[in-house]
Amino acid sequence: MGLVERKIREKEELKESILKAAKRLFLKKGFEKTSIRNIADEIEYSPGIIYHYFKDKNEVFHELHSEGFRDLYKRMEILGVVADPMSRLKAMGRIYIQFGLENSDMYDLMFIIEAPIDHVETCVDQRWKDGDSTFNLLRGTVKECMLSGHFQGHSLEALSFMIWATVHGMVSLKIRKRVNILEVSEVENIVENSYQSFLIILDKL
Amino acid sequence: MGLVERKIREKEELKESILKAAKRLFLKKGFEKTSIRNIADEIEYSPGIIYHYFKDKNEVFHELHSEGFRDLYKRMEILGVVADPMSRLKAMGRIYIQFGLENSDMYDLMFIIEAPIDHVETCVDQRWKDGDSTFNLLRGTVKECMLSGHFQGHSLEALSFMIWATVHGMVSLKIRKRVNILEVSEVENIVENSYQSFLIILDKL
DNA sequence: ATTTTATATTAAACACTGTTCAATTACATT
DNA sequence: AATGTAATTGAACAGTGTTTAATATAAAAT
Repeated sequence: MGLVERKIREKEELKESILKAAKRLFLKKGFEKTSIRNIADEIEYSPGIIYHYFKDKNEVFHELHSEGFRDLYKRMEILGVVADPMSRLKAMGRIYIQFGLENSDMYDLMFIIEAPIDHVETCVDQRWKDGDSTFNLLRGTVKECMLSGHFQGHSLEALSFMIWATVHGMVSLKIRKRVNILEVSEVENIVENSYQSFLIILDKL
Repeated sequence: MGLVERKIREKEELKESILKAAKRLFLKKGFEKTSIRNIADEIEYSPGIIYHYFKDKNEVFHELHSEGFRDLYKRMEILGVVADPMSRLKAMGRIYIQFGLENSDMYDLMFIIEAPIDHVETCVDQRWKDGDSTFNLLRGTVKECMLSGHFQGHSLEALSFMIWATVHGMVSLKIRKRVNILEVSEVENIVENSYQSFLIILDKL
């Protein structure tokens, strides 16, 4: 009779509003400093209610975590139009870095923070579902590069990981403020310049 | 008359014992889960005493942070005996990765965690003194490589950072458990295999 | 030797945190 | 209208970093 459906919808709406409030606060204050009580205040409910919709704080942020991956995936997906795999690979790195630096809090949640991954760890297939599809885009592109003669002598998995690690390293060192040891004049554009170095290398392979 | 000296020494001793207790607990439980009260319990003093010797929790762990850098520097320093800069560079990466994976909690403190760097940020010269000397070893080695004809077309600072970012990326993705997206069979030795890929690349430059 | 001064140390409090749970309110079904 | 069920609350628990007034301790000065 539609009543049950309305109930379910309303329940879904509250869950959604928790998530929205969590995201709002999280992007403003970061993961650690966003408390359950903060979220509850934001939606004008009592703190306990959050535990009716989520197992714990990690589960709340795991949803945002997933959202971040969908966002990153979309940005990467667009590059499907780039036919040349090497050009595509280079563009992927750019987009990854741009995503990381522009959405540093979200990047934190996705690739640096310890917390929400504990939840992911106990997943069914022991894998990391959210990141999987995005990494597949990288893996696939690297494979295409190899098929067209590049990267001889390399293992697909190891090389893909190395490329990921390189851009992740740049972004995370920048985000976590470990770039201050560099020449002051270089700090500003170090990630960009450093990625340039990486591109030069890729071209030689 | 030596009395003042003894007092100072005793003060120094308590400070040292706080640090030792902090390190013991930190290596067992990690930064976040080591509380001021835990440290106080360990040395059988009241929690307040720690604030007489340190500004705050960050300052306590900043000392360990510095200790970690001295350790890493020592390991790197040994490689001074390696005459060929390219061989030295390759060995530096190995040692860095080994250090990171074997002392993952210390590595966390030094290169990933947000906390104790806030303290470092407000340093006199705006720089990151602890990491500076270690990065200089890398920078120097890369420079030597360039002087002997390698890495043509690269900027010293950008390339040095790229190399650092690559190994840091590998270590930090491993430590923060983001390697589960990889082929299960590859996960175990991914950092090693991936570094192999990196070495192949270095050789071609 | 006793009092003064300075310092080291403590215990308690403050304002938080994530989480749990019995009690209460709201609401659909009988 | 009464019943049963699900949503929601508010208080409590055990913890956190940090501050501070009071106290114990030891050194210096009288």
